[in-house]
Amino acid sequence: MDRKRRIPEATVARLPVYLRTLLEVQAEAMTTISSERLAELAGVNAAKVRKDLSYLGSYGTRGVGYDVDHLLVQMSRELGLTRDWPVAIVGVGNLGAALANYGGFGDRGFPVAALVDADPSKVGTMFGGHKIRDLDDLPALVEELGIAIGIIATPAAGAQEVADRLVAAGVTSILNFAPAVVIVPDHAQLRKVDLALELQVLSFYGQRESIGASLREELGVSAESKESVG
Amino acid sequence: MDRKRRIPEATVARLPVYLRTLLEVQAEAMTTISSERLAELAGVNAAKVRKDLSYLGSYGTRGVGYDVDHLLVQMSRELGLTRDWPVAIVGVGNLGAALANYGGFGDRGFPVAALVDADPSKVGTMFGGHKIRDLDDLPALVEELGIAIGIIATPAAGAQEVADRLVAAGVTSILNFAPAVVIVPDHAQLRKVDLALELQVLSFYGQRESIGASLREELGVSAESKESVG
DNA sequence: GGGACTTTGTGAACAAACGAACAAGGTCGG
DNA sequence: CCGACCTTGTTCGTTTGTTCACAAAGTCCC
Repeated sequence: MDRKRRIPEATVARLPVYLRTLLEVQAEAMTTISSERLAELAGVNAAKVRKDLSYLGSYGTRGVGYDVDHLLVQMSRELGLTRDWPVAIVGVGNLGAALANYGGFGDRGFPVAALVDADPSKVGTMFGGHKIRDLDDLPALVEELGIAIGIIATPAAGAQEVADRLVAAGVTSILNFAPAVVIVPDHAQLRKVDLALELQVLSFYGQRESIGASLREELGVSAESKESVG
Repeated sequence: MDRKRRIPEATVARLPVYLRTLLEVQAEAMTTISSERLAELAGVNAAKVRKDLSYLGSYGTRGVGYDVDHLLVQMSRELGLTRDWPVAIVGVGNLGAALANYGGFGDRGFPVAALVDADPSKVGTMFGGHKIRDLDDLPALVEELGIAIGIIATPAAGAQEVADRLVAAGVTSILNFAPAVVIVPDHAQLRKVDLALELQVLSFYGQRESIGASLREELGVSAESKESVG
């Protein structure tokens, strides 16, 4: 396998799934796991698991499988999860507030360190233990709190400006929840979560399904299993 | 282009982005748009736009561009957005409650028609104008309200069972927010939204970035623009 | 009405991702 | 210490997706 270890994007996106799966396996006191079993639990193909893991290095033992603890250490290191990544949530509306309350972040090494909003009537008020700060404070927050990741939870109209300001303040990792196209410079990383898009894609396939269902019924075709991972 | 019109998955995932972009363009009273301009607004390559749109049929006019209204009609039809898709949210905890309140769904043709929870102390109480129903009521809800899409917003442990129950009740489109691998039969559609995963992917690239940044500085390489869409 | 100009639609080259298959390498019982 | 057995790591053909480049098709000005 590539000694340069340039890990393909598709693999990077699967590593967190393996990580979570391995944590569950570890909790059940299993010390070793085969690619076959891991594949089953992670809902992917076994060959893919082996190839993905091989990018991390050769940490398996032929005839035995992978050492769970060792794999977890390597994977955490590779994903950069050996440190905390303080997060700032920009936009404390419906969604932003929910994310701030969610709590699932801090557990996993992504503490919510700051809440930011552009609305002067919100700035200065408290929410979930944080005083809401102004957009203009971003550079200071990055400096003081070491904000590494910005979450955009504003309406679509404000998203691009928020992204620009985040980048200007030195935040190079951005997660966009706003239903808008956002462009960032090449040195920054942007990922998006788009609820409407997901529903519309489901709608697309759901529409065909009605045709497909009657067709399947006619032909007596049975359902094979299909997976996805959450 | 393929006359069978089997639209590639990657294209399906971009159609909602074009759709949203076209709605904005329409709001500005533009009647026609070129692939170049649409590509810019949607944050993709112009050739990709043309190829994607060609799967819908030949709706452009050479030398002119695409008729915005016409394209919107065709695209909505293809995405199955000419009807409403009633949604059931399963799991009225932090996230489920936020989604129920969000409101951005109903606007776009995905009305929240039911809230469901397995917790007996929640069942029967009101939330956001809905009486929370029991998981066992799912088949009845599908029958009465025509639930077409199920949103899983439960803790990880319950996700697979909820999915099974949704499918058993006849819901074949599922959006999973729970941080767990969920498997559905082949005739069902599953998509996932995984916040921890997104943050961990950002962490992966963020980690390299510190190395990359100093390197870039040394070499005096400037940033090219990069896009993603939300 | 003709020619310059614009923009689409698609063929073809390229790139990324996938999955089957298998040799290499290691375990473990006897 | 050997041979049967197991599981990894990797090669290879296939599929899917992206991008370039250009002919075809239309507009619009003169």
